[in-house]
Amino acid sequence: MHVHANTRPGLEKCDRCLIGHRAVCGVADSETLAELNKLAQPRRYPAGTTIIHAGEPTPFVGNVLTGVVKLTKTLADGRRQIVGLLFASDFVGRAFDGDWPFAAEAATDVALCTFPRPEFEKLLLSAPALEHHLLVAALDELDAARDWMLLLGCKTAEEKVASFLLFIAKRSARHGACLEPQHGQPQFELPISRSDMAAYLGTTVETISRQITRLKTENIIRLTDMHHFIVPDLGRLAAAAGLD
Amino acid sequence: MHVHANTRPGLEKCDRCLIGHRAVCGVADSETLAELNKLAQPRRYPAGTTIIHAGEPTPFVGNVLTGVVKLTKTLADGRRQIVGLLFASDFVGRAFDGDWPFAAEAATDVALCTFPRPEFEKLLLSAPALEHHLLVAALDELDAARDWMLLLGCKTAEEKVASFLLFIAKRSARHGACLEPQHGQPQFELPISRSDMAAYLGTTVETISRQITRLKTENIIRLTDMHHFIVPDLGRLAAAAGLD
DNA sequence: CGACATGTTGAACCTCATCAACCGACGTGG
DNA sequence: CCACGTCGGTTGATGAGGTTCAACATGTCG
Repeated sequence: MHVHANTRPGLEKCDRCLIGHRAVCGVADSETLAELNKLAQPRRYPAGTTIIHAGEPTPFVGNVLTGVVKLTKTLADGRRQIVGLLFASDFVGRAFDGDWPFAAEAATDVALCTFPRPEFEKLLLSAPALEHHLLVAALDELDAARDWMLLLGCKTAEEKVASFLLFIAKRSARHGACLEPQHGQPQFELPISRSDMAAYLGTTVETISRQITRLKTENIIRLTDMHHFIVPDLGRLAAAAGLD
Repeated sequence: MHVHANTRPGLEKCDRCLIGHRAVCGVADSETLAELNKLAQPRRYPAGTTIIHAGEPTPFVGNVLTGVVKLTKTLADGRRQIVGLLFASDFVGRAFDGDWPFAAEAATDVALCTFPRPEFEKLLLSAPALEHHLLVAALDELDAARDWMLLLGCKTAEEKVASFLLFIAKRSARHGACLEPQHGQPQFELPISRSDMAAYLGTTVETISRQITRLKTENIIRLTDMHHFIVPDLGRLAAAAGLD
């Protein structure tokens, strides 16, 4: 059987998939990959829409192809915290035993490559390499969550904002996603709104705005437009973020 | 070969282990269990000592037998955040690919049942059930970490303290660890110091103290001594914690 | 063009961190 | 035995950082 028999239109075929080597599929043997390919189903979400509601078992799992997904928790009175951001190749949804205790929303326009949860779980049992990949991914996410606990519990507003910008910058560099250099400096994209930044950093839009202008006046960053910034000296940004 | 040949004095034999059914060993088949038993090595740490230092690969992994382990992250200037608490049967250390990015310290006197990391990892490859258990455990810890992000990012000081007490109460109930009832109410143990509570909740000892007395004057809790409390009405405590 | 979303800036208020004094328990040594 | 220091915890006074409320600017879309 041909491996790509069931690929849907609109979704890159697995062998052309831009994120395949980073996603779960990257560790699947050819047989498992064929199986995954049969199950794969693309989904698209405009910015602002909900992907998975809180409290229900997740209907599907999958990988982010493009865009940014935010995981949010909300208190009874409406206070809201973003507890995770998922980028291209990150895994969405929880396999096994799980109510999904938070909402997943599209922070930008989002494309996913999804698999029905029951079938995916069945496949996991016969493919330890997949499960191993998920374990490592979960441990990495756990580390990231704990870094964020340090930020939320200890850091000042300026350090929080600087930490976020540093996080974006490092991540972009790692993924080769910096835009064309301006004046010799690489340019990074702020993929989410100020209010999402505030919800992620445990603060308010006003504080975000003030601290960004402060970092500007300190010449630690420069904004080319609302959603792109330049970092002349990553060391100074790291210092502003509270790292030694 | 007899399964308990290598059990060290001072450590319960696996088949008598109090936490076995909850720990990794609980899901091992008899062959794997025999292997684990050979590798098992008990360790004890007095309160306040460091179990694993930050930044180095963990020399061993294992389960908490008794006591409480705190995972801490520290900023360059000394600000400190507890990013996780581990209780009996919780898993300590990171298998695979990992620098351990935080310190593990004994918050109380602690007893561990440990396995050398390389051997444990080897065993994992041949025992998918073990790895599956670790995945589920990691996902649960991730959920807990995210709950804590909501707490650190959104909640007021009183809600933080109430949330912590509720967390302890629920956990104790689930593990049947409530002490003898006083005046018909179950009594819960506060296993850690105020300063550890502060580091866990992203606040200060003074605030912890004030909020505890406030909860007392509101009759939401009662203290029998410094480290034991009673909750007349769990619903009111939950409300004080910000849950509807 | 007006309506709306998104972001910035200003002023007032408030929660909580900080600094300090104090208390009781405990252990040590004279 | 008591004096002493230390440690963990409580309480009080003060001030700063950040939230809140409000006005304003900008950009986008019908």
